[in-house]
Order: sequence, then C-alpha cells, then structure tokens
Amino acid sequence: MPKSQERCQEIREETKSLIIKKSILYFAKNGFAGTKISELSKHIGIAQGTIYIYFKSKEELYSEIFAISDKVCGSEKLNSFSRLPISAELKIKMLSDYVIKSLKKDEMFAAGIALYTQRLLEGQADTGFYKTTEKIIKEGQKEGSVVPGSARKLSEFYWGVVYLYAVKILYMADTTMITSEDLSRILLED
Amino acid sequence: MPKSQERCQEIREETKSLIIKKSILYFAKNGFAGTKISELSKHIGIAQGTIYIYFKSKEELYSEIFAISDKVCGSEKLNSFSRLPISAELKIKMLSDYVIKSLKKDEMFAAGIALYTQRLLEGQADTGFYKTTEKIIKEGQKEGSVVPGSARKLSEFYWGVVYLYAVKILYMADTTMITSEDLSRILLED
Amino acid sequence: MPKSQERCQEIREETKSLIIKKSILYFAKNGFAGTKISELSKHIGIAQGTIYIYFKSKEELYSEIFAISDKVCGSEKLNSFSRLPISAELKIKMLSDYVIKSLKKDEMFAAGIALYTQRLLEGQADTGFYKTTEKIIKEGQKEGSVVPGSARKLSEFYWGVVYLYAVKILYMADTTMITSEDLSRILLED
Amino acid sequence: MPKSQERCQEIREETKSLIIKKSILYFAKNGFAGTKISELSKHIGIAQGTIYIYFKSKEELYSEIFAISDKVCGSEKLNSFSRLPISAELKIKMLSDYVIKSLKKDEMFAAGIALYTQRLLEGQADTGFYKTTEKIIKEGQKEGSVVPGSARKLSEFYWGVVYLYAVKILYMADTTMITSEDLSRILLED
DNA sequence: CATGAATGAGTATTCATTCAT
DNA sequence: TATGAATGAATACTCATTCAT
Repeated sequence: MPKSQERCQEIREETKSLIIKKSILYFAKNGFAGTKISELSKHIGIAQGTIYIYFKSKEELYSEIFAISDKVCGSEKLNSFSRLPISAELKIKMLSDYVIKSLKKDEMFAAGIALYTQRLLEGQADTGFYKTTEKIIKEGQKEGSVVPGSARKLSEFYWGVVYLYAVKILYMADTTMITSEDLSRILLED
Repeated sequence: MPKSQERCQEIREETKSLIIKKSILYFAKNGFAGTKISELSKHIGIAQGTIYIYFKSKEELYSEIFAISDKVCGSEKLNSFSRLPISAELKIKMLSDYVIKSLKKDEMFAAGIALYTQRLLEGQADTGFYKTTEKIIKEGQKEGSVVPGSARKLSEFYWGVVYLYAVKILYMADTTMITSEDLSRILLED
Repeated sequence: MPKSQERCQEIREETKSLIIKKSILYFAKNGFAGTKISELSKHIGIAQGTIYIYFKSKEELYSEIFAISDKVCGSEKLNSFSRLPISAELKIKMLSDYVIKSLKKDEMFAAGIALYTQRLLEGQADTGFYKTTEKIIKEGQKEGSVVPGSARKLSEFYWGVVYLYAVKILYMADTTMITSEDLSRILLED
Repeated sequence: MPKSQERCQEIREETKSLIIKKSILYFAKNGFAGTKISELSKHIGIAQGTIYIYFKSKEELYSEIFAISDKVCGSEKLNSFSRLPISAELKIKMLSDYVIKSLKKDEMFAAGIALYTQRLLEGQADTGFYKTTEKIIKEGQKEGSVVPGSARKLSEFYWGVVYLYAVKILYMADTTMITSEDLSRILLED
C-alpha cells in the first residue's frame, strides 16, 4: 500500500513538473491572454482535462509558473555573487558570464527571465535581484569601476538588456547574442 | 438634404484616425490576444460596431496599426540623420537625443516602437531602420568613435534598449528613464 | 403653397413606389431573413435611412409588399376569367395563357406569385385565387373537360407549378419555361 | 484511464450525424439566413459550442448538409430505376411511386429534395438526376408513352413538382398531397 | 426629405472548464 | 488518474434602426 502510494505521488510530481516546464516556455512566448489551454495541452502532449487535475485554473497555473520562474532564474545564484569577497567589477563580470551562458544553454532560464520581467512591468512582482544588483553597482561606483549615475536606473538597464535577449531567444531561432563583455560594459567604465 | 460628400469623407477619416490612434496604445499595452473589442471601443469612446465599419476584423485593425506604427516611429527621421554631413559619433548622439525625447513626450512613439519590435520578434516585419543604424555604426567604427564588434549585433542591441524603455513607459507610470548619453554609450567608445 | 404640397406628395409617392417595386423582387429572391436593409437600399439606389422615412421597420415594408403582391399578381384578373360566360376549359386555357405570358414578360408578376405563395406556405395568407380556381375546376369536371380528383388538390397543384416557374425566373437567368399548354394539361383531360 | 480510441470515434460520428440529421430539416424549413445557431442547437438538443467542434462555421455546416442531401434524396435509387429492363412508362410509374411514398413517410427525404433544388436554383449544384430522368423521358417518347416536348423541360417540370410538394410537407402540417398517378401524369400520355 | 455614420441589441464563434467514461 | 467530448459564458461580429447634418 505505502509503496503504490509513493509511486502515485511520484507520477503526480512528474506530470505536474512536465506541465510546468512546458508551460513556462509557452506562457513566456505567448503571454497569458495569448495562451489557449487547448493549444498548450497539445504542446505539452496531454489532454486538456489533465491540466485541471493539477491546477484549479489557467490563472493558478500561471501563478505557479511565476513562483517557479523566480527560482529557475538567477535570484539565489545572483545573491551568491553578491556575497563573494571580491571586487564589484569581478562580481559584475562573473554575473554577466553566468547570465549570458545560462541564456544560451537553457531556454528555461530565458523563459524565467522573460516571465519575471513581464510581471515586473505589470507591477505584480518585487524587484528582488534588482536590489542586489544595485548594491553591487554602488560598491563598484565607490571602487571607481562602475559608471556614475543612479544605481537603480543602471540596475534596471542591466536587467532590461538581459530581458531583451531572453525574449529574442524565445522568439527567434537564430538570434544574434551579445557577449558577456557587452553586458558588463553597460555598468563598467572602460 | 444629403450631407456633403467632402464632409462625409472628413468624418470617416477623423473616426478612422481616432480608432487607430487610440488602438496603437491599447494594443501595445495589452497585446493582440489581451485586447477585447468591447473594452477597446469603450476606451476609444465609440460603439463596438463602429470599429467594424472601418476594419473588417480585429486582426485587420491590428495589421493596419502595425503599418501605421512604422511611420509613427522614427524610420524617416532616422534616415535623415544618416544622410547628414557630420561624423557618425554626432549622428548617434543626435539620434539618441531624438529617440529619448520622443519616448518621453510622445506615448504614441513609444507604442510605435513597441509594436514594431514585437512584430520584428515574430519575424513579420523587416529591419528597415536597423540597417540604417548598421551603416552609421560601420562609419563610426572607421572613425574610431564606435566600439568594435558586429555592426548588426550592435544595432540590434541599440534598438533593443530603445524597445525596452518604450515598453517600460507604456506599462509603468513612473518609470526611470535612461538619458540620451546612456543610450549613446551602447555604441560609443568613452 | 398647395402646389408645392402636391408636388411633395407626388415625390413621396414616387419614392415609396420605387422602394416597394424594387423590394418585391429582392424579398422574393432572398426571403425576409436573407434580406439585409443595407444591401436592399443599395439595390434600390437610396440611403438606408430613406427606407425608414416611408416604413417603420423592415417588417412593415415586408407586410406592405405582400399587400401589393396580392394586387400585382392575378387575383382580380383571375376572377374576371371566372365570371366570363365561357366553358371552364376555355377559362383554364385563357388563365394559363395569361399566367405564362405574365411570368415571361413581367418579373414583378413572378415576384408577386413567389411572395404570395411563400406566405401561403407559412400560413400567413388566405387562399383567395385558389378558391376561384377550385370553382372553375369543379365546373370543368361537370363539363368533363377537367380530370377527376379533389378540386382543392388540383388547384394547389396548378398554382404550385406556377410558383415553381416564378421562382425559377427569379433565380435563373436563362431558365426553361413551360408553355401555356403544359400548364393547362395539369387540369385538362387530353 | 483514457477512453478507448474506437469509442471516441463512435461518439464523434454519432454526434456529427445527429447534428446533420437535425440540421437538414431545420435549414430546409428556415433557410440559411433564417437559421440561428442558438435555436438550431436547442432544436438538436446540444450546446452551441458543440456544433463548432464538428463544423468550422454555420456556412460549412450548411454546405455539408447539401452534400448529404444529395445522398439522402433519390439519386442512386433513381439511377437504379433507369437501368431496369422495363418500359419507360413503368419506370416513371415506379419512380413516381417511390418518390411520393418517400415524401410521405420520410421528412428527411423531403428536406433533401428541398435543399437540393434550392441549391440548384442558385446554380450551385449539378443536375444529376435530372439527366437520368431525361433519358427515361426520351425512351418513353420513342415508345409513345410520354408526351412530346423537350425532355429537359419535362424533367425539370417533373422534379419541380416534387420540390413543390417537398416544400409543402416541410412547411404545412396537414397538406394535401398529389398521388403517384398525378405525378406520373406530368410525363405520361393518357 | 435624404443621407450615411453611429449605435447597440442580436447573432456567430471561441475557449476555459467540467464530467462521463 | 487520464481522456477528450460537451458545455456555456465570454468574446467577436452583424445588421436593423436612429439621428445629426
């Protein structure tokens, strides 16, 4: 009995995870209103009804995806850079490196960034890693390695560009990508 | 007595123009799927049916708006910068100036940029002013005023950032904006 | 003053008459539900609004047209045949002659027949000239010139065929027509 | 557990068939413009949306119904009479018998005839069984059993009368019907 | 009176959600 | 659980009618 129950739980987890994984990309590309459950379920490879076993509504699925997208994208990783005992300049270079690499190899990362930023634009998310980036920027400005100007504005600029390329990756098959250096240059003095 | 032919034509043009003008913003903000004709017409201040006097369908209205958005945004203006007998560096500074000012004072310009770029991402528009920008970039690279790297990539980066702030303006009431100098710095050497 | 009033009245009559004349054909071809005021007015060559100066509603126009269609088609003429001091056989031949000739040369007659019969089918008209035809048939049966059988059924058959060819004329440009003899043969013994 | 593939197919076919069957009568009675999907679906006993699972639009449903109406009505049966090794006179009598009986006992047959003829009038169907009837008529004219005159005209007359009574049956509850003999008499010499 | 642009109630169509299997 | 046909509320679109000119 307990064995089969575990197995059941496992299957549940697998299916739910599949739905979320496939939905992140789909919602990131098409937006909430532009996503039809009928098409999404086809894209996932399950029946429409199955989605409603795991999620009460389209809205709930969308919400859960956002929660996931926070984790999928760099929040924790980013904070880890922030705490390293290194110069702000190096933090920025490592962060840019990490972000560009992730965008390139992991569509899910791109989708996470895209969804997070979209919700940000609609005022429905807080600016978790923007704040952390601001701190690094201020450090860098003290060091003299980061360009002067409002840290908040620079942080938004930086992540805005990341969002831009996340969206490009989702929509365009063979898109030109910026390098880690290009990204760093937004913040760093030459 | 019948209305005069001219007066009718006038009314028609005024109404069509009103619909387009108000719809650009609405579609730019809400996307195609997220726009309801019932709400759009309320926003415009006309009856639902009136929209269908001027446009066969929601889709056709959307398409026409894209055609208009080409003109609304800087295409021609941009080309005019390109032809001036001045250095590429100055061209870029003037262009950035023009773009930032337009974004700030003219929501319609922002909407035009947003819609144009969205269609670009979906592969349904050509890259008119990207090409012109590429030329200026190559000029600047010869001059030594523009950073090295693929001109196409830099052009996309530049306009991507413009798109980014266009979207911000449409969505967020009190958004932080970059300056003309920030925008120029994407292309120019310090 | 009285002069211009008369002239006004005249114009009114002319326009109203034009609307009715053109509408008979249109309604006969397309039916009530299949007739759009926008298209009908185009077909008449007037503005949509003008129709509503003369008729309260589409329904009222339709009703008036039926009243007219009674007169347009043979009711009175038919009764006149019935009262002639001649044999039933001759009455039938003359009636058939008149009907076939009218169908051929007068689309309005065809339209009248079509509309009248359609309303008959919907139970919204009485069977004025069917009754008269029944009388002639009964006379003919006494004479021995008309085939035996229910006079009502034969009358319906006869006018049904007339309806049939009325509809054909309205819909098909180059339709084959029956002769007066074919029509008579429905009722008459060889 | 998923429904079995076959059972699903079965359900789909049953529903589609139900829609078509009930729609034939409805469209035949009310015409295309006079048929509201909301009322049609009520009449069928399903939800409005269900119709759109099986048919792209009202228009498509109407078209499919016409295709079906060809089969529903006598085309094949008619051809079978034509090939029998019997006199044309007998063929006509058997055909008339079959047609009148079918009209009386099968509203669907009446609807099929009505729809087919309506489309014929609009020039959107070919004259399949008219041609076969023409052949029989020509045979009969050689035999001397059929009245002289254009075979095409007589064939149209014959089927026109069938149409007439099909329409009567659809519209009028207690309509007078012609007999098989009446129908035959259109073609046969006394 | 005549016009035709505008209206909004009515109709067609879509799509998130349910439920029998 | 998983399925996908069915549902009906929401949305797109049409058309009889009105009204300012």
